[in-house]
Amino acid sequence: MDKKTVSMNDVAIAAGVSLKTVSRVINEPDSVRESTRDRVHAAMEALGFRANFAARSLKLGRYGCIGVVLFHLSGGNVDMIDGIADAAAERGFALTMIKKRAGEKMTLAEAARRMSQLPVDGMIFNLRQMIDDFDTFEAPKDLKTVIITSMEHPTCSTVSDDQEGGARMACEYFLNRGHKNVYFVSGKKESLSSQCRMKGWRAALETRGIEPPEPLQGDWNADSGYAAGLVLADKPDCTAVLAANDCMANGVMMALRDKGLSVPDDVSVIGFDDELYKTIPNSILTSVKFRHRELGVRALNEVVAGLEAPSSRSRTLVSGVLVERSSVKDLRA
Amino acid sequence: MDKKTVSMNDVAIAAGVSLKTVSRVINEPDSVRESTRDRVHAAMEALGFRANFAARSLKLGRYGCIGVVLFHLSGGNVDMIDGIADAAAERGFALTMIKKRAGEKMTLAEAARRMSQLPVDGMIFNLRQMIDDFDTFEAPKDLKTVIITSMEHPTCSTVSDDQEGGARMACEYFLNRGHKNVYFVSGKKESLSSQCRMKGWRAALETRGIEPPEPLQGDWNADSGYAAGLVLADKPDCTAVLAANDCMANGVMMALRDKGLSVPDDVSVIGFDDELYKTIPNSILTSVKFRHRELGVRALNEVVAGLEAPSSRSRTLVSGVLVERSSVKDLRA
DNA sequence: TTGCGAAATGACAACGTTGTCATTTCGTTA
DNA sequence: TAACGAAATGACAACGTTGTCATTTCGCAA
Repeated sequence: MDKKTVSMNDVAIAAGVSLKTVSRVINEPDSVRESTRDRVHAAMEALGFRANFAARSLKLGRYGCIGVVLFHLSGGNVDMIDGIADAAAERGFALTMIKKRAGEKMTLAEAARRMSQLPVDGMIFNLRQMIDDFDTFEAPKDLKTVIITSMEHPTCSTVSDDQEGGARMACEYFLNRGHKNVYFVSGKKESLSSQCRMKGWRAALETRGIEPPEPLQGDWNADSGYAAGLVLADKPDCTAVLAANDCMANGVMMALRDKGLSVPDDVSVIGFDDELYKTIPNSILTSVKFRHRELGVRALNEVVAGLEAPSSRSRTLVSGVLVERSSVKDLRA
Repeated sequence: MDKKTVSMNDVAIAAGVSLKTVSRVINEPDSVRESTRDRVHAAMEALGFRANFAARSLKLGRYGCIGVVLFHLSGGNVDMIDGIADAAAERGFALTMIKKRAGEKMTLAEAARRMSQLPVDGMIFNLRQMIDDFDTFEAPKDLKTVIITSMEHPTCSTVSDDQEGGARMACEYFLNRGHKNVYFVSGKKESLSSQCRMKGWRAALETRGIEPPEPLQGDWNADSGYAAGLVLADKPDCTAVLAANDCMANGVMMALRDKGLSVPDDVSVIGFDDELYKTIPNSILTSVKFRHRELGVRALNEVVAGLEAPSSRSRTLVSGVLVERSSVKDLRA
C-alpha cells in the first residue's frame, strides 16, 4: 500500500522533526545538530527518499541543466559533446539533449521553442551546416544561447574552430617549403567545414599572389579522394595537395602511388582532422587537427558565464594545430 | 521593471480570462471557445510566455525525460546515442545526460544516485567495461533502468549486441570455407567487447573439436595489429585470422603483405565493426558489423515500455551482420 | 539557579502549474 | 419568453520543495 513517492514530509514525520529541518539537512547540513542530522539521514535511508527535482527547481527558479541541440551527430561532434559533458560535470550542470532526426526539417527557432519547454538554464546549438533561419533567428531573451558554428551570428554568442585559419596554416606550410601552388580537394558541397577550409586555402594563395587552381570536388570518403588523386597525378605542376579531410587525403595518396608517383618525393599532401593514424599503421600524413573537445568546453563555459546576462554576445575562435609527419617535402632542401 | 518570468497568471490577466482557461488553451484547446483562445494566444505572444517546466512536472508527476549515463563516449557509442535520441524524439521524450569524466571513478550506484536527482522518468546506462558494483547494483525501485552491456544483470533489464554470436558467425564463415583453424587478435584486455568476441571465437572452434590457438594481444589500434601480423606470418598453419576490430585487421593485413603473403590467397582475414571502407579506398576486408543504432533504439523502447513497471526485467540481444568483401578465400574451391 | 545571546528548529507562505468541482453562459426547444 | 441541458469558464486546492521569520532550546556566565 505504498504511496507512490516519498516526500520530505514523510521523512520529517519518520524522523520526528519538521519539514524544514529535513530541507536543512540536505542544503545546509552544518546548521543542524549532529544527532538530529543522523536521525534524518536514517529516516531518508529507511524510506528511500529522493529529492523531487521539479519541486526543487520550481522553488529555486533554476534547473542546473544546460540544453544541447544536435543538428547532426557524428565524428568530431563526439569529442565536442565529450568536452561539453565534462565541462558541465565540472561546474555541476547536467545536460538536456534534443536531436534533429534524419529527414526532419528543424529550424533554429523551432529548436529553441522545443528546448525552452525543457528544464534548461541556457542552451548550446551545434550547427554544422547552413540553416534557413540562421540570420533571422533570435534567441529567447531570458535563456542564454550559444551556437557552435563557423558563421558569425548577429545576436547570439558563437564558438567555432578556426577552420579557415587551419587551412591557411597548411597552405603556408607548403608555400614556406618552396611549393609554388597548392591543389585542393573539397568535402561535400553543403558542408560549412568544407566551405571554410576552401576559403582559407583560397585566401592563403591569393595573399601570396597565386591564382588558386580549380578545386576538386570530393564527398569526404576515400573513394572520392582516390578519384581526385587520379586527376591530380596527370597535372605536372601539382606538387602539393590539401585535402579537406584525412580519408580523402589517403585516397589521394593511394591514387598517386598507383600512378607511380611518390608521396612526398613527387607530391606532398596534407589532410584535416588527424585521424588516419588510427587506421593506417605508420601513417605519414601531416594533418590539421582541430581541438573539438576544447570547442565543447568553451561553449559550455560561455553559456554558464552568460547565465546572468543572456543577451551578452561573444565570438570565440579555437585555433587548429598542424600535426607534422612526413608527407610534405621541403623543396628548398 | 520587468518581472523575471511571465506566468500563466500574467497571461490570464492580460487576456481577461481565468488562470485555468489559459491552462486549457495549452492542454485541451478544443474545450475553449475560438474567440477566447485567440485572445489568450495573443496575450501569450505579446508577453512572451513560456510554460514553466518545473511547475508542470511537479503537478503531473513526470518529466518526459529519459536519463542517459555515459561511462565512455566514443566510436560506436555515437550511433547508439543517435538511436536513443531518435527513438526518444519519436516518442516525445527528451534526454538528460551525464557522463563519467576521464579519470573519475563512478560506480553504477553513484551514477544512479546522481541521475535520480535529475528530471528523469527512467534511465539508460551505457556500460562498455566491467565495473566494480555491477553484480550488487540495485536500481531505484521507482525508476525503470536499462543497462546497455554485454553482461547479464540479476535485476535490471539489459540490451546488448550479440558480440559472441558475431564472433561465432565469423569463425563458422571461415570453417565452412575449408579453413582448419582460426587465429584471434584481441582488443584491450579490460574491454568487455574484446572478451565477448574472444569467447565466441573460442566457442565456435571448440564446438567443432578444434583446439583454439593462443590469442594475440592487441590494443585496438593498427600498430598492434601490425605486430600481431608479423607473428602470424611465421605460422605455417595460419590461414585465417579474426581480429577484434577493423583497424587491427588492417594492421594484420599490412604486416602479412610486408612479409610477402597475400590476402586472401595465403591468409584470410575478418575484422569487426565494418569501418575500414571509410578510410581505405576499395577495401577488401570482410567484417562483422553491429547495429549500434538499433541497440540504442531498443534500449529506449525498453525503458519507455517499462515506465509503468520499473521492476520488470528483460534481456535483449541485437544480432550482428557479416559484411562480405573479398578478404576470405574459399579453400574448398 | 537565573538570565542571556546564539544556535537549532518550526510554522507558514510561495513558486507556477493542473485537477476537481462549482458556476456561468450559450443554444435549443417547448 | 421560459426552461433546460450542454458547453464554457472560474475558484480553489494541491504537487514537494525552499525562504522568511518566529519560536524554542542550548551553553555559558553571573
